[in-house]
Order: sequence, then C-alpha cells, then structure tokens
Amino acid sequence: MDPMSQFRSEAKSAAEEAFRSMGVEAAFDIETPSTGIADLAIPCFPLAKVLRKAPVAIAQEAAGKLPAMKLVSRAWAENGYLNFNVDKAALAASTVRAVLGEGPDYGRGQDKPEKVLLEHTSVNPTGPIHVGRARNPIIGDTLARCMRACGYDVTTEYLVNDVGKQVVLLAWGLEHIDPSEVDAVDRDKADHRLVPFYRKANQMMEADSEVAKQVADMLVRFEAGDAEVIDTVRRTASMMLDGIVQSLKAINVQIDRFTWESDFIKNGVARQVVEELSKCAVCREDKGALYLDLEGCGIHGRGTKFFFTRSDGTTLYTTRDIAYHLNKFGRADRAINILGEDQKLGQAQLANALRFLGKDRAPECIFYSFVSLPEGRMSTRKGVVVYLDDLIEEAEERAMEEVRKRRDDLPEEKMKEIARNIGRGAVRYNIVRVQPEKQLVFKWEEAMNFEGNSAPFVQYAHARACSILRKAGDFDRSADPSVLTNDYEAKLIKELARFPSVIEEAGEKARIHLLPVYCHDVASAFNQFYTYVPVLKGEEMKNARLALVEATRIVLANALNTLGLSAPEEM
RNA sequence: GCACACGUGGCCUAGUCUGGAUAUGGCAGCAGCCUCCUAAGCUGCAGGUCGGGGGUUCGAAUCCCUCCGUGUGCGCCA
Repeated sequence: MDPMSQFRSEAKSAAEEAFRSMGVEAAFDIETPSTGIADLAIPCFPLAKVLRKAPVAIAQEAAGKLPAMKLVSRAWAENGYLNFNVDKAALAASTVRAVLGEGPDYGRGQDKPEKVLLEHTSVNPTGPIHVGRARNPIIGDTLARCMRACGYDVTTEYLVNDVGKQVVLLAWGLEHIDPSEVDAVDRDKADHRLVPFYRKANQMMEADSEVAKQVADMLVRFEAGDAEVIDTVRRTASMMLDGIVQSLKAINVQIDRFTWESDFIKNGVARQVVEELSKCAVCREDKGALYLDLEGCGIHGRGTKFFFTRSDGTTLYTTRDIAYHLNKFGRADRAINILGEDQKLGQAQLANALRFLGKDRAPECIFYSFVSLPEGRMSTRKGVVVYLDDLIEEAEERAMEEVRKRRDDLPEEKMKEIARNIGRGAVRYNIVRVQPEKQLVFKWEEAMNFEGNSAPFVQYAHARACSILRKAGDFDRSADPSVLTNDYEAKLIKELARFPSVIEEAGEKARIHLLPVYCHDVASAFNQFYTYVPVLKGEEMKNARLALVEATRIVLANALNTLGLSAPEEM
C-alpha cells in the first residue's frame, strides 16, 4: 500500500473540482516538489493557454474554489502553483500503520503477470571478472531485485560463452602446458589459477605456428559439432565460471540459470537461424560468407553489413545470440539485457535480424559505460587491471580497520562478519549510485567511501534503530502514531511514505540509482531524528516513537535488501 | 571520418525521459557538537558561466542546431 496515494487523490479531485468550476476539464500534473516548499503541487502553467489567464491568477482563483478537504491541512497558491500540505497526523498514522502492518512486504507492488528474463554479466570465461565489467552483475542483480519488488516474476540468466577462439585456446593450454611451466598466482581460486595458462598459450600460439595450427584444428572440430572437443572446452569454461560465480556470490549476486552458447550449435538452432536468415530479401553473399544488408535500418558505417556466417559456413557470435533470443522469447514475456556499451551495434543488428525473422519482439537493453582506471582503460594483458576480488578484499580489510577502531568490545568473528557486510555493501552501493551510462573512473577512495552517501551510512542508521529497539524490549505497538508531528518526525515519516513510489519507479523505469539516493534520504532523516528526539526517554511519546523507529528499521531493511545489501543489527 | 553516449562548485553526483518555484546530495576544506538511545553521526560556513555558442518558449540544466572535450563502436572476434 502506498500511504501517499489517498492524499494525492484527495488533492487531485479537489483541484479537478476547482478547475471545473472555472470552466476547464483539462488534465494536469500533480507533482512532489523537490525543494520542500509543499508536499504536493500542481503547476498551473499548462492551463494558461486554455483559460487565457496568467498562471499566477489561475492558481490564485483555483485556491479560492477548492472544496473542504480532510487529508490536506493547507492549500495555497504561490508563483503559479497550486500547493498542498498533507495533514501531518493523518500521514503519520497511515504510514506507520502501513509499514508495521506489511513489514517486509511494505513497498512491494502488486504481482504482475509478466515473466521477465534478465540476462546479465555473461562475461567470457577466460579470466577473473575485473572492475571494468563489475558494473554488469551489480546493475543486473539490483534491477532484478527492484523488479521483483515491483511484483514481477524475474529469472536472471548468464550466457556462458564457451564457443570461439579464446576459450578453445585456453582449453588447449590446459591440456598441453605443464603446470610447472607457468607463473604462480597469489590467489587460490580457479579463475585466477587459469590466467597464466591463458597468457602462456597466447604467447605459444604467436611464437609457434604448429601450436596455432593445433588450435585452429580444434576450433574447426568444435564448429563441426565434435562432441569430444565441445566437452573439453565446456569443462574449461566451467572451471573458470566456478571462480567467477564465487566472486559474484561474495557480492550477493545470484544467477538463477546458466545457458551455454555451445548448446545452440549442438541442438542445431544456430543452423536453423542461418537457414531462415539466408531466405531474407536483404541477405547477400561475399566470398561464401552470408550477411544481411542493413542499409537504412538505422545503422551506419560498415556495420550495415551484418555477417551471420563465415565463408566456411560456421556461425558467428551474434548468430548464436539470435538463437538464444528466440529461445528466451519462448520462455518469458520480457527479455532484458545488461550490456557494456561496446555491444550497441551488435544489439542493433540483432534487433534487425529478429525483425527479419518475423519477430515483433526485441530485448530491452541497458548499456553501461566502462569503468576505467586513472591510468586508462583496463587490460588484463597489459596488467592495467583491478579484479573484483581485489576490490572486495580491500573493501573488507578497510572495513575491518574501522570496525576494530570502534568495536573492540566484540569478538573477532563478529567483527569480521560486520566488516564483510560493510565492505561488500560499499562495493555494490558505490557502483549502483551512479547512472549506468555515466563514464566511471575507478578510484580507491571513492570505491571505499564509508561515510556520507555510502552503504555504511545507511547500514549504520539501521543498526542504530535496532539498538534502540533492542533496549526498548517489548512495547505497545497500538500507540497512536498521529502524535508524531514534530519537524523531525514529520520529515522522517514523509520519507517512509515515499518508499512504494521509489520502488515502482526504480523497477518500472529501470532507474535503480534512485534507490541509493532514497536510502541516503531515509538514513539522513533518521539520523537527525535520532540526534534531536529522545525515544526511550520520550515519556508519553515513547511508544509512538518506538513504532516510528521500528517502521524506519523496516523500510531501511527493505531498501537495503532491494539493493542486495545486508541490514546489520549492530556495527 | 561516420554513428551512439556522456560533460552540473577542487572531486563525485541528483535533477534531463515528462521544460516551470531559490539546481540535489556527498567527498575534500573551514568552524562547532559526545555527563544523554552507537560521533561510520549532527549543526553551521564557504564553494556554481549546469562544457562553449546559437535557437525554440511567457519560461531551458532539461527540447533543437552547432562547436569543443571524453568514452564506445564501425572484425567473416566474442
């Protein structure tokens, strides 16, 4: 339930009545001013043309014609706006009761019939995930959580690229290179352990034409559907994937299902795509290789020639991706992809190909810009790289230092647990904080931000609320919340009342960065309340305030959970 | 070169979709606040040509054009 909706609808119907008496039936917006001038506002500027009057005069006249309202405490005209303040006591009562009544479900939307398949991460299993790509799982997992909170049935999926030269080369390396010949790695984790084999195999292939021939041969057998080669390569990819999945688990990213790209070669669907596409009117041939001429399809440059086979007839990555999308469409009503901005052309080609195959559906894509380092673009080969594992480890270590500083009363294990929650949370928070399309330069001091607009700030507010509730013990939850009307209480309640609409916008419009902002606003309002309003020593206000503290605790926990962060009870 | 995206105080960022009230927060800086529910907190101060220019509009950070800067793409790679 959205505690604000009743206030909104009362203001709206009152304004409708006022405008009707002035002779207009026109639709109008009702907004929530960010400046805090009013709780709700109707800009009268769009009505100026219809009424042929100045907005200021319209607002003035409408304000005089508003009927009596029960939930609005004040309505007035100002600068061409018709402003409303909601009744503080009424909002307090409906908000606190809604939050306490719904608990973990407060903020959730109605269940939606659509089944959503959200593909994210899908990084090539040729090395550990680095922070340049780390935006992908974090955005994907957070969006999945937001959409679930909105009421969608969401499945997250990872497409494992176990096809192509890169993985084949790695598989070759594991079979032919003696472990004693490669450099040791400092991290005992499958994905990191395989890196030196990959590097060495790359060097050997460049230096030795015999190696290059063996790899090429393996690739041909793979493309021909040789089950033995496919299995070898898949086993290699699988080892790498284990390590990647471990890293994802560390930051609480859950993948529901893995799809293996080689399956589309094995089951012949990629082949069927080739056959269907080759019947298209825009299909052309160049030295045996087939392509779609996408001239005039909104694509520029050489990308208008979308090749879907090589001259030897084998398929290309996007061809298999088309097969994958046909498969997705059979399983879900909506397909959402989280992709790096380098995939834009490929996705445009894919969308066109799907159209030529007679599908009126296309995946909804969210593209993110790459994270670079101050010294430039990340590159595993050049050694200019920060792995996600490094980031997580460093974050936990720095969090541990902070915990040690303030909580040396706790046992070591408890301190570690808190540090884990804080460090990992900070990593996620600092990435979803900024919109996906913004370029990001990775800086340790920003990624490790533990104060201000950060995960620990929000988690700390939650821990503080828990601490009060712990000390309070049992209390009277039926106390009337309408007494909560001082400035700090009112401000906090307004924030709590906003949660359902924030969830809705974050999930429906894929604007997940609104959630960290919201968390910060709630935590900040609570910290002010905490500083100036006594709860346990609140005398006759004690029970009502405890109910507000509990409501805040619930909202913070729900919001943190939607961000994939833990809500620690102490820190 | 062509295409797509991004540019908001020293640094990071909201607001841009859907034009509207004094442009949101944070970091760093300065000055305060712990006999009182956890100071990872609170309060105050200082800091802005919303990349530049032009246009549309009663009104532009927001829409259009142009220029500049940054990123990405323009493989029979994945």
